Amino acid sequence: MTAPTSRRGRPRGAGTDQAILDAVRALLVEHGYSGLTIEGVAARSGVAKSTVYRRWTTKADLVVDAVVDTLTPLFAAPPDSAPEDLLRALVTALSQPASRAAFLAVISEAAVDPMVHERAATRLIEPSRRLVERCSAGVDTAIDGDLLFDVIAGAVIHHVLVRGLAGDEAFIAGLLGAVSPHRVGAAGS
Amino acid sequence: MTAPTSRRGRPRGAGTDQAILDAVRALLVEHGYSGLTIEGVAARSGVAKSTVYRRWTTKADLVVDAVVDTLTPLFAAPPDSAPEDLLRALVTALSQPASRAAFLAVISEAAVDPMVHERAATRLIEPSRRLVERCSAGVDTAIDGDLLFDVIAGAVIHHVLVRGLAGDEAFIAGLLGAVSPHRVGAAGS
Amino acid sequence: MTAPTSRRGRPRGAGTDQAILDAVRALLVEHGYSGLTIEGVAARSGVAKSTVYRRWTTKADLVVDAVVDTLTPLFAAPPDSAPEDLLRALVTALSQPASRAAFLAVISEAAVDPMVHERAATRLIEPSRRLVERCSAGVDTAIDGDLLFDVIAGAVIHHVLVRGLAGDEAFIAGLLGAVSPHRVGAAGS
Amino acid sequence: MTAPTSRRGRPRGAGTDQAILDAVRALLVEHGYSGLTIEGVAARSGVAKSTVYRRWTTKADLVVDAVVDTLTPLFAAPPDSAPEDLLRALVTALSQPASRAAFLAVISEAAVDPMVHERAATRLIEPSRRLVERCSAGVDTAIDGDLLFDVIAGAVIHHVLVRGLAGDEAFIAGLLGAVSPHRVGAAGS
DNA sequence: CTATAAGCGAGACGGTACGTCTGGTCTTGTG
DNA sequence: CACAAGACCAGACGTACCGTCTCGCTTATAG
Repeated sequence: MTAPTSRRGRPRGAGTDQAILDAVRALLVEHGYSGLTIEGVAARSGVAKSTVYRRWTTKADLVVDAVVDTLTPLFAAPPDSAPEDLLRALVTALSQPASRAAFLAVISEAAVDPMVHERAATRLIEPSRRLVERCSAGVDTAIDGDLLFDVIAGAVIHHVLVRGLAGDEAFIAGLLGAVSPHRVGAAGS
Repeated sequence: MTAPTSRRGRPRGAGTDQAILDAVRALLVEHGYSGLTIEGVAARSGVAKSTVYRRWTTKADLVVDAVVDTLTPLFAAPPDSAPEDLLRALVTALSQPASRAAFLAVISEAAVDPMVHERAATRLIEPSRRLVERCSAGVDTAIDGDLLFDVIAGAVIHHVLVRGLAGDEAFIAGLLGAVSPHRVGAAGS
Repeated sequence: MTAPTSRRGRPRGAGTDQAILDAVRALLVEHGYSGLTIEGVAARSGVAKSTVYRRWTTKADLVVDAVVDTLTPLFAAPPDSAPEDLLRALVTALSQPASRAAFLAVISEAAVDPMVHERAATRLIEPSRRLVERCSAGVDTAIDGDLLFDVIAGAVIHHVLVRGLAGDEAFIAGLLGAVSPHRVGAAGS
Repeated sequence: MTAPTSRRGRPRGAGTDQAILDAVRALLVEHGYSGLTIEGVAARSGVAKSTVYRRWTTKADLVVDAVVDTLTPLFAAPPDSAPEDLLRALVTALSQPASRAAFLAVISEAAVDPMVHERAATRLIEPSRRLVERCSAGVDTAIDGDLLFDVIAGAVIHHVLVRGLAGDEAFIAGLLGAVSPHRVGAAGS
């Protein structure tokens, strides 16, 4: 995930990365970010502490990767998807318990630690933004692009992450309707 | 803040609570939630560790109280305020550096620890929600109340907390315009 | 036990001293000297911590008094007693569980703390020494007086305190025989 | 001193045990057993607290080892030594200020804590007993072996540890003479 | 076929902070 | 005044992790 994997020496264990990230997600759900320990991750994944440190330098790095790892496929939606599908992908991705804990942990740390902010911005926030932009492209709205990002991403975050509610079809349709007045079945005038 | 202050024994020091909460806010800004230590709070506020533990049982309790302590006046806007003023109060409240770190930390921990969830919900989230509700009441919108909460609170959270941007007048006006199509000078059709 | 009991104000509680010393002896047997806590003594005797501190300034003082309190009668053997009786009194005194713990604790602390040494010397060690001296006076021995003190007191200490054995009649008779060759029924030639 | 020194993992630091035991002895002399702190031992020996706890589980264990560490060479006297030499070795060993404080501390705790008693019995009392027995073997005495142990060890303890006197040649010769009436130059008839 | 290089588990190491407990002091009320 | 109650500063307790390090061993490629 990190090093360019030089050719000399014994190669890294195959499933080790996955085992570690799985452990991270499980422990995140159980104990939260501040209760997550490298020691615990190593124990849970049956790996030596040094093996974890060899692959990730920081708890924050590790957590970001753990989230990205599950989100990546969902970010890679087909290019011609309908706005509903894109939004549904985002909502579904963030609804996973592990993602929920991890995402909140990451943005919370990012507000305070520039390193985490940097990494989170490129690996988490930007892909989300692109998803929302592709959403907007298919929607007839008068709202400015930057504000639209705040409105759509914010509504999803508040609904799913902060309030912990399920992001069902009604929510998705309602949100799209709220930003696009002329949309069929929408709430606008 | 916590005990019913019985009459027996030596009474608690007068300014001690404030000294501790001040230290918490300062350290929150400097090191973030996970970097905040009770040991550090005690040292910074010139108080024995046991004195902190006597008054607050949990780091989360302490942090919630530290933030609520400064936010309360901001939440108490006059009852007949205009939506802009209410929204501005919310944005201002969340923009305080200490509040930003604390708010995110608290909702992040709340997702995992029911005790924190409980305390945060009543003391932090609910006041915010009431502010948003009073906002909605003064706005001519077609958006459903529950969704409107997600949209307004979410946009503010995303803009101010997640992206770390300043909540200036343009943002406030834009957001109100986005949810209220007929508003003068708004972005709607 | 300490203050000259002035006449002003509320008089000291009657049985309080005894309650405290009883608690000390009980706790000494249960937890030893280093495990003995003023906090624990106060709790056990149903007295406030400050009441204990008002009457004794030091844990060592308290312990010495607690032991002396029970030992005094045992040291007061009739002046014309036989050596056996005197030795038996000494052995009996040191065999009390509380005395055993306290005696060792006190001589151990005395080796390091001059204040303890002072108090222990006058109240505990000296009475023991006088008992041994009266013993020696009644024994027909060729051993020098000073060495005799080491031999008799040492043997008792080693047997009773260090090894924790009961000081029965056989031991008493054996010891007297060992230092007095011509004694009837003694072990010497 | 404790673990069977498995071969896995990073090996333990070479001089660390000695540095710790040295610190223990120094602090025992300065502050006594009850004033001895693991925290202080770690600081004094320039070692982390966890390193001390990794090697000894208990303050008592630590102190026992600190004493045994200085006594061991003296227990290993040549098998054909004269009684005087054996006794002199014992007296010299116990006369070191550190040994004095430590020995008293150990027997004092042993009277109260079975774990300490156990450890002290095997590592301290038994070797001492063997030393005294080898002493007895070279001495013509009529005193029973068990009582002889009490007399010789007791006299040494009382003279050196309790009274804090120097164990000079006169004391050694006098003690051997006291238990062996026919000895050349002895005090017996 | 031997170097050389890296991965890996294990665990020691110097640290920091934890949350608890006790010490000894002090400051209130009540008796 | 004595006393109980209890706040207060100070600091040790024993534990848990931190991130680094040193081992012995394994597994690869490169010469």
